[in-house]
Amino acid sequence: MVVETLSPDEVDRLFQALADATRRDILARALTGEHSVTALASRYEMSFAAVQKHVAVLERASLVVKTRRGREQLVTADPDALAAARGLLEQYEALWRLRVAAIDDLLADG
Amino acid sequence: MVVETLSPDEVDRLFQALADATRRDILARALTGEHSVTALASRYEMSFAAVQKHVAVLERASLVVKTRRGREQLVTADPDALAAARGLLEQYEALWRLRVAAIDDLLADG
DNA sequence: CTAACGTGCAACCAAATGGTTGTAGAAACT
DNA sequence: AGTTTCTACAACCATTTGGTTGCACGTTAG
Repeated sequence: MVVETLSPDEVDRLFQALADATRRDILARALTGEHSVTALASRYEMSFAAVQKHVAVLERASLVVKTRRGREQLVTADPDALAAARGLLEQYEALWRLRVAAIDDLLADG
Repeated sequence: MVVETLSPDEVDRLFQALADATRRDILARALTGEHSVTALASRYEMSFAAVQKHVAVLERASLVVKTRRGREQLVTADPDALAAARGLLEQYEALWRLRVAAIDDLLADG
């Protein structure tokens, strides 16, 4: 899929979803394989409902997708959103390089 | 400076700080030049105190640094934290590539 | 010296977050 | 058919977040 242009709200949800250690751990598991919500929940010292909410946050951020297999719901990562986030940070770094270049020019001219 | 290893809490603060459009805008300005807190505040439709809090959040995430110049406080970006965040996302993408490679191997062997 | 400016901080408020327990429905096993 | 498993969701609670106003303090300008 092509890299989409994200609205500010989507970027908010993206970084918000990444701002929690449990969710980053769930994301890492979802990146390496398919796991049901219960399988994921068994890994953490919190209730099933809490893990379910974390998965929902990752889903709203488009970082993971759920697909039904019988009575369980398989959570898998969508690397596109991840790439979008990385792309945003690269844009910020490009801004920084612009500034450094401008300062260099000033020093060279002076 | 060398890329540091970040604690989970530091990563939380990093992504949390990036999860707000106003803060991302402040960061973009801080990346391209030095601005006092009042100068930044004049750009947004909210109180000075609100902008001051946003700058404090960016500061706790090590994304910006404040340096005194007379009675004003100049906000400048620290690109190291930005690079750290991008590096983290690259690690997640590396996980994804591992998974893709494993699936490819399965298909090749089968 | 006095006034104005830039900042920091506390108190307060509404809304969102991260957790809990409990209930209920759909799918699967016996 | 009945029971268990997996998931979803509501209600509730404490804490955090994002905003406000007001006040105090150091620094600069007149």
